[in-house]
Amino acid sequence: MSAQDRPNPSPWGSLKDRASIQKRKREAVLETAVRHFNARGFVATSMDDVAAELNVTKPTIYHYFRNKDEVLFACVRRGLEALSEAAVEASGERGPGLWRLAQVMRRYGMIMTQDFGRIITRTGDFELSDESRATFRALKREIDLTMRALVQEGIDDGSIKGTDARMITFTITGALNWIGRWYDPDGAMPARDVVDGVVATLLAGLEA
Amino acid sequence: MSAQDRPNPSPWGSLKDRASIQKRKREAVLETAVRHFNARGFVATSMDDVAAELNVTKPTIYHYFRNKDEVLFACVRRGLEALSEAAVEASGERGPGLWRLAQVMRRYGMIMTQDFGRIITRTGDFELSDESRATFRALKREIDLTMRALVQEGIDDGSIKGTDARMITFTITGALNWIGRWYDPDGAMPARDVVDGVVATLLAGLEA
DNA sequence: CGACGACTATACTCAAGAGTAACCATAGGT
DNA sequence: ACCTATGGTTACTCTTGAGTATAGTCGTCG
Repeated sequence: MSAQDRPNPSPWGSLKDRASIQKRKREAVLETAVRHFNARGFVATSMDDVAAELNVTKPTIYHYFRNKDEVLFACVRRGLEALSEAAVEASGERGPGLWRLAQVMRRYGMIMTQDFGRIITRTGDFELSDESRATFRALKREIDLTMRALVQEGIDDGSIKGTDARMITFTITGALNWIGRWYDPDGAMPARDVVDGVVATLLAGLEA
Repeated sequence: MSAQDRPNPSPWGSLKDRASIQKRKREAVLETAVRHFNARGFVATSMDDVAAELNVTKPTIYHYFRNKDEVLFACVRRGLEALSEAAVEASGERGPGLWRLAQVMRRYGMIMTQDFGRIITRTGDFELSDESRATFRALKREIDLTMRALVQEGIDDGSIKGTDARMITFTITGALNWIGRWYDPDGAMPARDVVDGVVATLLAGLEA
């Protein structure tokens, strides 16, 4: 377990610049929190746990965040923004729909192997406050719609098989999201291989 | 809900009645609990909530279950047993690997649209006690291995495309498990259609 | 220097909810 | 009529952890 083997993200007791230090501290809280949330779950993680690993006490964290929900949501949002970026960027490129979709799938999958991606699927929306949940869902929906549009383009230009863009998108995101549930970053398998394996299966299908 | 469907007027059946009524009550607790867990999440659901809906008080529930964990685990276990049954049965039939796998996928998917299936993917394993979690994981692993073996058979007999049975299985179960996260039983879309859509996508793949 | 503002710690409050103690009611069996 | 097991209730206990009141430290700026 020990927090010793990774570079200690805690900047307390070091740097000088004011504003950037503050940002850095917020950052450190998020990085530590997301690891704990992923490892033990949101509810099972106390703010004291997070604070302790940062060599600080709880009120310090509350100096940077209004409440626990805000911390969780900041983590989730970061992951969603990464996904969104991946989806929007690749769908703006040129090329057949399938090709662009495959780009997105690979980036999406890679994100799901990392802390801020994993937190997305490990967080039940019921753990968030009402407002956070609303935003959470809106963001997820936005990503879904971007991908669905991409799938539709692929169907239209003949590069993607099938007719129901909605169901196809759900299948894809389902398989990719699930990576966040079982993939172990500390395990033997490289993230790249896992993602490539899943994407390849989705692309090729099962029927020989 | 009514308990009317099996009247037993015989005075000699009383002992048996006793046991069956008890079983029925345990059952009712599970059914109510699983709905609440799925709707609001495990932690956000109090035993008082569950009890209230059953028109009883909390201690009554504790007369049938040792603790909250036992209730959750009983729900999860029920779902897992359904999945396991589906996997084992279909893999024992005759026919090409792909055909048998498709059977399993459809049954698996349908289970994921129902309460005891949905609870499986909506439950983070960190919500369970240590012992429950161990069993939980063991059961999941067992199911995974059964399916993986089936995939391998399909690869061997040439009915399934690809080489890495493990990754293919993860992709399939990922897409199917995810149904439990987004499918709304009260929504407009029939479960059958959803499952058929996902299974068809997995079978056919994306490449036109 | 001295005051101000940013930051952190100590030491609380407070609500919620799991689980329990102790007691009551009813139905069969004797 | 009485006894006991079973199932149920009321009214607690107790822990846990989120969030806070308060007060101290330290660096910077006037």
